Amino acid sequence: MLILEPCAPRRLFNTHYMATIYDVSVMAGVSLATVSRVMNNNTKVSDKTKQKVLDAMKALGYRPNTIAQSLASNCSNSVGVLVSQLDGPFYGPMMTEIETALRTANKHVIIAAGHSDEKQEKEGVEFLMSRGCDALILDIEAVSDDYLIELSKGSTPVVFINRYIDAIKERCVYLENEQGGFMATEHILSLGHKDIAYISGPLFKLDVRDRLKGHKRALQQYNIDFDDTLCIESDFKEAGGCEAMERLLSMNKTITAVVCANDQMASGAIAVCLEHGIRVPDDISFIGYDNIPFPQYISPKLSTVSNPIHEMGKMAARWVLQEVYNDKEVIVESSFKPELFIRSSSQAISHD
Amino acid sequence: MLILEPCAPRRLFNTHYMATIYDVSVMAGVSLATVSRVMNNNTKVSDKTKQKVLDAMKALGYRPNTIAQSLASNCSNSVGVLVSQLDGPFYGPMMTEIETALRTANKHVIIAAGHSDEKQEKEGVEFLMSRGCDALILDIEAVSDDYLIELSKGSTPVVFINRYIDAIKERCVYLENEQGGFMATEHILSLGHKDIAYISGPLFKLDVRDRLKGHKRALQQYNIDFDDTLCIESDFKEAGGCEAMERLLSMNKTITAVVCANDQMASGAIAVCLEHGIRVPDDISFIGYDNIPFPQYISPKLSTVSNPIHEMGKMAARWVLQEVYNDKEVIVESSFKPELFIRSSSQAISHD
DNA sequence: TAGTTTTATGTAAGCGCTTACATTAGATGT
DNA sequence: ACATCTAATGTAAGCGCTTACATAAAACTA
Repeated sequence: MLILEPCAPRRLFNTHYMATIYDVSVMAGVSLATVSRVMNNNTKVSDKTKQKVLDAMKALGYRPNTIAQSLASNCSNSVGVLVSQLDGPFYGPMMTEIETALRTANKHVIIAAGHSDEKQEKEGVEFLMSRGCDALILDIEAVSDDYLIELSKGSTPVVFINRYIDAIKERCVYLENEQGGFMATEHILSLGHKDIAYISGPLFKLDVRDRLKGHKRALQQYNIDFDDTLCIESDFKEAGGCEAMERLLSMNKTITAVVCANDQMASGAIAVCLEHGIRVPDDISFIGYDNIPFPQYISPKLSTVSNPIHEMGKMAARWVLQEVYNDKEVIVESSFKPELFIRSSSQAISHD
Repeated sequence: MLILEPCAPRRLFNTHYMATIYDVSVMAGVSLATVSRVMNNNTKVSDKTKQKVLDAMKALGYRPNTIAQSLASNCSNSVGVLVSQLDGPFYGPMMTEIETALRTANKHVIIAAGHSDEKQEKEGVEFLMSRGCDALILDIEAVSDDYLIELSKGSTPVVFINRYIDAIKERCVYLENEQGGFMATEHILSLGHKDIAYISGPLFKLDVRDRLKGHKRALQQYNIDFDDTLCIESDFKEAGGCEAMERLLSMNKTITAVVCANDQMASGAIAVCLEHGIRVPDDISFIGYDNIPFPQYISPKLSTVSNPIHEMGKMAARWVLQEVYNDKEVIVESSFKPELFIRSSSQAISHD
């Protein structure tokens, strides 16, 4: 495990000689230190000297070797991002925000995927740490709270997205999922629905359990019993939603509304209904969760609850900028509130 | 531009002291070189010594400092990936494959986004190069062919996804877009449609032009004139598809089929039709392009042409493994053929 | 003007590794 | 037992930077 693969020699028919700081210093007629100073801009250098150095840099097409900079300064200017999956409608927007925020500050983003597997997630963390990341942004779900608490005691600053752990709450950027779950179901209840099915995500995930908890709280508030048989655990994917809906339909129970733990499953479930000739929302109302772009452009447009994942990515990046790179300007918020988006997949129950 | 931001000192209340190769060598009672040898596994070390070293490593919780390794070996074990956007249904799957392939070989992935802007794309390249990437995987569209040809003469190996440049074709991993465009339209034509609209992507992109070219070739083969007014340039997004469809409908021309340059626009366009009470495919048939997951789960299921972007990502990663890291085992394919997926959004024209 | 402070620049010691080359120990031959 | 060769290990010079400290030059002070 510690044995690394041999690093293949780079067979470089190197046309472009890479100028080093030494070349610049010779050309400018100054010392290495002075060149370094003008690069880092942190020590006074006379204007005249600075200009000589800049000219030499330009003439040589000099680019600092960031590897060497990292080694010498013990700061790699890179931030590791570990997420569960790289694909899906989530991590793209999140990565976009992270990359934008960090690159603006001249930091690099190194990515890894944990695939919702404890071993892989831990490996990913190790991987990023040994790469000398100055900080880690983690959006993972298979490892334990204790592991993360332990991790956050280490020397590499870590921030967590989509996870709330009380002991380290100042490092958590999260959505209030219970509240979102409540809002979604409350919307459906407020429309008069009483026969409500629930398509859940994988229950080993905390956010999934929170959404379900919110759902139950809403039901309780309306004095409606939670029917366990109408609650199906699925996988957050479209196909899973299809399957779950088929199961629900085959039960031959009265269902006037389906609350789904995410938009992807909702979309699959709706497609199944339409194929069966069931009208949405006339026969069955639907509400999703996450407010991903796609279902806003299908018919019927999906009602949902927002999950501002990109905002959370941005916040995590800001946290890093603030905590690690001493950026004073940023403002970091850690808790995000879901918002209800009522579109055309849900309507008041028709008492025919 | 060369002036870098100061690298903030890392304020480390460093609990965990990071053992170095020196500590290991002392503990094992051997020289630095020997420790390095057992790490790199490239020079014979006696079993006895090797065991002593491994024991010391384990006892100290040693992790090699990859930054130092990179500097000393001139090999960073990291590959830069620059794409246009990080979000959207494309880059996720592509990144997933790249990350998986490279991490299996113990390489790192550093990402950057170019946002389809020439300046940003060039900056991204510079950024990744100065980060000491051993190779670059580029999926960008705003820079010129000449720039890329020049780039590929440099010392950092580069491979291009989604782009075909004859002069450097051995470094291009691409989809035969003209052929795909042809297939999509030919499918529609074979169903008897004659009044066909086309919703195109941004025409500054080569792949978009190729798809359109294929469309025209198919029309020609069926002796149907290409109607310029029925061809709308849009932006590859759902909302763009909606807008384009509204424009088409407002023309009050006969349209029995719409060929879309991607699935996202097709989905938007279909949603607009359904809202207008136009039946799909009964009144208008649709075909998309890309075969992204989502439209397979809406009603009607979208007919489309595949764009195996994840396969292309995997191939690009393999190319790097082969060319840069001397992996002999991999097989690299560079040209991908689109495939037709007939689902329920297209049907034979009804002569009512 | 000599003495003192300030400012600009240079010197050189690392950062934690790799690797060419030098050295030593062990094996082999006579 | 002694020279010869091979295999295992050690020595030390970097990789391209940063930065504490030393020094020289310039600007004050009295």
